[in-house]
Amino acid sequence: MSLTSAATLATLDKTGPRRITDLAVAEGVTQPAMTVLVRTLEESGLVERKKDPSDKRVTLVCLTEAGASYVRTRRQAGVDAYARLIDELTGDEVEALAAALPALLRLAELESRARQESGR
Amino acid sequence: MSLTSAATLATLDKTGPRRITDLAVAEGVTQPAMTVLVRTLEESGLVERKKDPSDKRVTLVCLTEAGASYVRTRRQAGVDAYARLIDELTGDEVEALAAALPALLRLAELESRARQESGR
DNA sequence: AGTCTTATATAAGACCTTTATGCATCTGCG
DNA sequence: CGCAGATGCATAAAGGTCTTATATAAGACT
Repeated sequence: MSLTSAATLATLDKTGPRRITDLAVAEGVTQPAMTVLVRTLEESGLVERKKDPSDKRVTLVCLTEAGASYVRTRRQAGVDAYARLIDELTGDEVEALAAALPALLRLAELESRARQESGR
Repeated sequence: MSLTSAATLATLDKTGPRRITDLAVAEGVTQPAMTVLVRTLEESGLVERKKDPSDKRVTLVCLTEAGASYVRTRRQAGVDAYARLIDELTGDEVEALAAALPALLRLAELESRARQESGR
């Protein structure tokens, strides 16, 4: 599974159904690339297309139950992997990490904002 | 410039000349992929091949002056970008980050070790 | 010398991306 | 109302980077 595919599924999970162009912008790829990517996800049964009744041009991409389950499984695997790593740190180190979490979150948000402003 | 190319240049800068197979393992790609990648870097003038006199099968890949300069420029750009972001944090947040740095370094090292053990 | 292993190169194909383009639908203005 | 331009998506062609399979050359060991 490509990085972009995984990120797209995560985005759908976070924000609900989106149109193709939206997803392309969100993941920083072109619209044709997202069209192809959505097709492969659809063929894998992880998403489905729905027509927007208010604008017949747009197709809304929705997570299927299988897709949502895939995202949860993947996320849990990541959480577990990091939990195992953090288990090997000392108590002081874990405390320092916990204390830095708000700053790290802010930094991540600033970085994603900066990346959007500068083109990708 | 591909992610793998940049990582390869950084590795060469950190550890000095390396053989193709070494680089492939270090970057987690196959040897033919690294052969092609080194050729493009060579054509760009960023690295050069040298023959190992003690084993005529191996070709040692070395950073050229242009390659070293490229790595430095790229690194400085990254440092500057993060400096700008950190400038927007509060004093407390910066302190928390600084206090967490040793733990983050340990975590990164554990993670890279885990990744090597598990295949990539 | 003969055989196995190691280091690199080459070739063919898969996958993901981009630009260019086409078609359908919507929107706004005369 | 009707048509011109804008918008949303799909398709096609081409490029880049990767993989597997295979070839070639050199070292190592009996």
